[in-house]
Amino acid sequence: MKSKEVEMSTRNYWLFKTEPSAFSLEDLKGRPDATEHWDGVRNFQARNFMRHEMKVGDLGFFYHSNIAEPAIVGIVEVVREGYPDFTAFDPQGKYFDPKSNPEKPLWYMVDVRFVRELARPVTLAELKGMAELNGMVLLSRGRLSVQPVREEEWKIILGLSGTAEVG
DNA sequence: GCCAACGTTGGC
DNA sequence: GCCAACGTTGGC
Repeated sequence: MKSKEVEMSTRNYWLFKTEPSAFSLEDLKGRPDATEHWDGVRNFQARNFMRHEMKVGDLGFFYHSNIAEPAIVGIVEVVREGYPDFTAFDPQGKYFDPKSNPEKPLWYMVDVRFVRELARPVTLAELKGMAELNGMVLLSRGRLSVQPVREEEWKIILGLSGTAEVG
């Protein structure tokens, strides 16, 4: 049995990718409670992270993709653990998937809340330029839209951005 | 806008 | 179960 201290010190770090034209950090800030469900993920590996591995209190980088300067721009916190992505159930919705239904959901999501903007964005080009970061999933598995970040990577990037530690 | 990488689908 | 075709992602 793990001690309480060990459990409490355990926190995982993640990276959530989004095209700002579809959903940006500003959009997240504007949501009620600055919270939104991370719906529409239709990749099994990304789903599995959200379904089984993310815990309330985990932190994630908020990454803007598919723009001139892709970059990490903010920090979010997981505030609700994996639950069925109901956007898969709506035949009219763009995330509809007939293979998923409320009785047997195929896709899952978490809720994330805005924590803060980075003091300055850290661009993909910068990340690529740092030898200590060349193990990042972002660099080797560029298309994975929800992915783990190692604690060392988390700290290096926060340092780079001039942003204070969270929590 | 192009195209490489890669995940998914479907024929066999 | 293989693999070609296809669609999507995302950097450039």
